[in-house]
Amino acid sequence: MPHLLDIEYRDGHIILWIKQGSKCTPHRVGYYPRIYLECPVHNRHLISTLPQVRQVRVEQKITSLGQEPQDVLAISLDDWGGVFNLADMLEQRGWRAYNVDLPPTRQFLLENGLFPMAQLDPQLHLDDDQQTTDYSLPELTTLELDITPQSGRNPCFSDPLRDIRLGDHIFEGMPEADMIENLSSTLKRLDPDVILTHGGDSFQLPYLYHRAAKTGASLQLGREKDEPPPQNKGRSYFSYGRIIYKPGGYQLRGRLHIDSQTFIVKEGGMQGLIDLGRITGIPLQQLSRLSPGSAVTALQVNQALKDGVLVPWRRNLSENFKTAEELLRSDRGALILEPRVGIYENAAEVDFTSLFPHIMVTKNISPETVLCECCPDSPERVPFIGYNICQKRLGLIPRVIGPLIKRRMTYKKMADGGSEEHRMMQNVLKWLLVTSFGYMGFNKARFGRIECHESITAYAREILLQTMEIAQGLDFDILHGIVDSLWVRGSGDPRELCDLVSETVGIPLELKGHYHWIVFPSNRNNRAGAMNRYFGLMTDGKMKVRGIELRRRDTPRFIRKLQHDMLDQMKCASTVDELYNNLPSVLDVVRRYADEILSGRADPEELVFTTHTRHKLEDYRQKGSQAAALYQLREEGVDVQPGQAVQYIHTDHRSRNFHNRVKVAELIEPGTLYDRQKYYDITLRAAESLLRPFGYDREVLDDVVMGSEQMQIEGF
DNA sequence: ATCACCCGGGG
DNA sequence: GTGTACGGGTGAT
Repeated sequence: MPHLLDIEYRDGHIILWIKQGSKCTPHRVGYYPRIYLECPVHNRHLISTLPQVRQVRVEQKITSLGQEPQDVLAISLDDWGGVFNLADMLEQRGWRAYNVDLPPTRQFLLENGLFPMAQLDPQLHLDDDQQTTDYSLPELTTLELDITPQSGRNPCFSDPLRDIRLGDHIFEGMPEADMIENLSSTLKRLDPDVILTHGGDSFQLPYLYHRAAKTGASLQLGREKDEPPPQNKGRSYFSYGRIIYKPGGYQLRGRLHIDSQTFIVKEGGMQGLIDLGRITGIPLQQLSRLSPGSAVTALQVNQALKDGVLVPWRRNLSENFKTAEELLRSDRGALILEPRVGIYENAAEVDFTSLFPHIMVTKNISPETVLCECCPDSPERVPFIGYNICQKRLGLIPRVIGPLIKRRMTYKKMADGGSEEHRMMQNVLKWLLVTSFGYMGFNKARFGRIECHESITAYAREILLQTMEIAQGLDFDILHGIVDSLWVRGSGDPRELCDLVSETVGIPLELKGHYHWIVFPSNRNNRAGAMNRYFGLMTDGKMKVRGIELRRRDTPRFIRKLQHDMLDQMKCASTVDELYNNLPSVLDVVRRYADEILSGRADPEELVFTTHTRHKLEDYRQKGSQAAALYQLREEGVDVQPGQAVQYIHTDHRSRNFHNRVKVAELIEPGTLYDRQKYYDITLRAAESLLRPFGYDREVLDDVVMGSEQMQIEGF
């Protein structure tokens, strides 16, 4: 049976790439995409005279969630090219444009009920169900592509090619142009459906196109000539509290270029990507390069369009900053307790799975249901803040999130049978659920509303408080609690607690596990409990560690290994007494690592910090390590975008010139010396993170290490 | 002391 | 195209 592999739009046509048997062929269909306009209908004749407008019709549509349908103009376009200018011009007249950022491919799929990887009948009509979790896929042929330049550490476009690997084929030891043309002809012969790269967007493909242009070789990666060679530039954007650098995507015609270094592919694999493509209706090459937040928005947009609701263009785009009042109101987040500092035996951890999504569904939280005008006297009130919630209809968000939760649960069950594919599929859905909450409070979200965000966290606070009460009723001590998790200790059975709470609250509370022992350290500066740091040994033998250095991506490998080795020693203990008895062997580990640092034997490569820059060099107001690293890289002619990582070691921390305090990893040579005093300090600090709860602070550790007889330090 | 700057998830 | 807020830590000024 044929399947829809990919879809593109150009020159007024939709091109469907249909995979049947071992062949994949393009089918062209004329198509006129549409935008909508809210304006007095007598303007339709005026608008139909505009260039590129093909037809104007009056339709009944809902322009805002929760409102009644009204007359709007549906404007069909000959071409999508100038659509933003057109929409801009129309909005400048005081009218409102809709569906402007709904690309023609998605419009076509939605109108025809199609989706990527849908099964079709021989007449190419849909023979599939978009919502099913049990579907058949075509046999896709996949080839991995790897491109290596001649230089080692810091590859750049001026380096000539060393080799090209395509599946089992290797092209090397020949002129560059021959390698590239061999690649093109081999691709044509093997005709894979998918080209898989590891970082193809960020370096390998732009580099390959550059080399092809330079040598005059003809390069074709897609099933049709890729023209013009993609030139889309990368971008930096703000997400999850940090700048993320996103390279421009290199998409092919009739063949899927999938870069494994994208979020959705990393989290869901090819199976998760296809599954998401089916339910979102976004072509796979685009989808693979989106954030989970965009994917969940797509689901909401699809549902809205099905309901006859139009999607406004550039909603809230001007509101980049919240007002002081908004900030004040929205910062009442979920509940976080201050942990009871100390070391505990026999603790249990219980978690609500997908707490926020469950709240949205069971409490009917949606932009049009919270504070709705139709039920001002609704008995359903948001705790603490008293908002009324609609009783008459189920909101858009619950209608999207409900099926998503179900779908994830289906895959989770299948994954419990050991299926890796289903594990990946449920995993990527988990991320959609997680971000569906955050989007509610995002001022640029399509269907977000701050009152929804507030309501969800208010319910979450109430539910966690309720859970604590029930736990205390069952004689549990509460050790710690974060948003949707609770750590308890007591003589009772935590399973009983989970059952009782699940029953009372209506949202499943799961027993995450028991701890032989768990440690909640205090802050480094005061005696209070640190809210996001703990580590403990679970009864299944696994160590759970949060917040300390080894969890951070900027931590050098050396420090990570130190803490891993220390924890490995602690792992031998299954009681607090044994833990204390084991401390000498933990201290031995610290001594060994400190010794290695002080003697100068440590490998500089192991000492590299990796941090992601948030600004360009000029915009750094403080001359710290990041700025120094950027400066050194610029001297080498390397341009680093905000969001890209820089790597450096401390070479002379006390130097008066900040340029000399660090050295970027790219410049490390065999003779490069690191700052021993500085790294000794860092090493002891990392050791202290794990040992302070046992009474070993920085000074004690210093004595332990320096006091040992075998220490002979040169240079001190 | 205060400000600037980084990280945080799961398996 | 793009969740925020905030706690925790380190280092510069």
